[in-house]
Amino acid sequence: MASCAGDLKTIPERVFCQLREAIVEGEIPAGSKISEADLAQTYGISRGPLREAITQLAVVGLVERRPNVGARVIELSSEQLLDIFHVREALEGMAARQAAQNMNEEQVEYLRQTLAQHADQIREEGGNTYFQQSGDLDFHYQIVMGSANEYLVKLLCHDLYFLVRLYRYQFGMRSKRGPAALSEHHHIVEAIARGDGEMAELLMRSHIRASRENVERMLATESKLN
Amino acid sequence: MASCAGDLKTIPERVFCQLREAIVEGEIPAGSKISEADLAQTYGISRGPLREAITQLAVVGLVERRPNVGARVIELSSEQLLDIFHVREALEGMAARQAAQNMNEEQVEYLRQTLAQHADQIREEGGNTYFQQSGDLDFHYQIVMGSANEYLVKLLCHDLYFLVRLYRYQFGMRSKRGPAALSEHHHIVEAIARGDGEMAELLMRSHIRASRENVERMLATESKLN
DNA sequence: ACTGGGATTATTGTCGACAATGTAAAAACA
DNA sequence: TGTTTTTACATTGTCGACAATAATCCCAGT
Repeated sequence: MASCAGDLKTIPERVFCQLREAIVEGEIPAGSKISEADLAQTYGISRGPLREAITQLAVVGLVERRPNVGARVIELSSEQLLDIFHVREALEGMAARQAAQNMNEEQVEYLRQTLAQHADQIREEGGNTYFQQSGDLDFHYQIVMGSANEYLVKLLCHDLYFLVRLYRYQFGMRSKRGPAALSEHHHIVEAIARGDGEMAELLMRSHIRASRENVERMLATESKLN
Repeated sequence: MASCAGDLKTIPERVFCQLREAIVEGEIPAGSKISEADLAQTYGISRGPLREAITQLAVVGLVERRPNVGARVIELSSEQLLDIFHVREALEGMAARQAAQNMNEEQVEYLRQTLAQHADQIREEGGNTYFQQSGDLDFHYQIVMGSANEYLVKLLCHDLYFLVRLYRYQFGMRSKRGPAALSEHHHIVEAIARGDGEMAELLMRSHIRASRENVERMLATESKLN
């Protein structure tokens, strides 16, 4: 899952990708400071390009920057996390609707294959949720791509999904509703296959809502433990 | 409508705002090149901070940047424009839903006052659509703020609305459906006032869909004229 | 011992110069 | 004359040094 392809010609592009990956994977812990001098030395570059990379991270929302102070990796609050889920519900619902109108047979077939693999993974190793989650994002990713809506792709695939990965690391959450999610995925794909955009949107929204409610429950029980 | 407040301490922040305003107002024409040397001299700054500002513009999507070539102001295609409307439909629908749950009496009252002013403007000068459009964005802006959803606010108010302003300039479109839009705005506010999130979302989505279909018609007739 | 103020230090912000790349013009060849 | 190659130019990418701001520490005063 090397999300940093090699065709990144300029230093800011490359370092932005590397830093983003390091952040969402937890290598750079949440809330920790981004020292320009340190990182410049680490990557063997000057501070100029590095600052451009940090600027990008700030716009995307992965770091918070304060003038004359520096940048810190964001710490997602429960509220922010739920906010993101609401946005996902709206955006991915629309993505599913447009995917139902725009996806061709081949794309739908590939989607079905993805679900089949996903099913195998769950059957083999019900516990290990890493690949499961990876597969989950893969599914959502394909549908967004299938919407053929450039701006939607940018918002979801380029920005929001990295926040999702970050939260999964920061909160250390493993879904545990893999089978249920898989079944919902199947229904969504079938709605898309028969070109029923209205239904696809409805199902996608309810799928993400269920996921959000699951998170809300976990947050609630977690806060009781304090 | 000075959207560049004075509390911008660092040069990149300030120049980013100024450039963004210059772009959406058409001072820097669509498709034109962003010369680093020229702009640096114009603003009396070095190229370092300027590049950071351009980086921000690129992430937000107002300029397109190609390595070793430079940045150009984007030219919105019809497809991209419609893509944006679809995203608005999804996001602002969700915003209206959450606004219905979170807005207090005071905020709703202010919303009603805004609509009253808007009505006056239409009555006085049915032709001049500038203030009308400004008022339109003001209405949508308030609802997004009322959603109390941070991420939604960032996406819509900080990024997407500038694209909307840019398109209104680039396509030189004047709505002509002011009265109809105003009536729809009223219905939305009343749904919010009574806390009916479901209905508020439905009405907002149909409102934006109508606006999009209006644009589609204009694009269609325009393409026939060629 | 504790608080306030001032000097010190570390970090960010800004600048000008140099290197690398792409573009356009000019020259050489067919 | 048309095409290709080469050269020169303009523009972007990168770097190291300096300036400005904020955080830290030390010391004086009560």
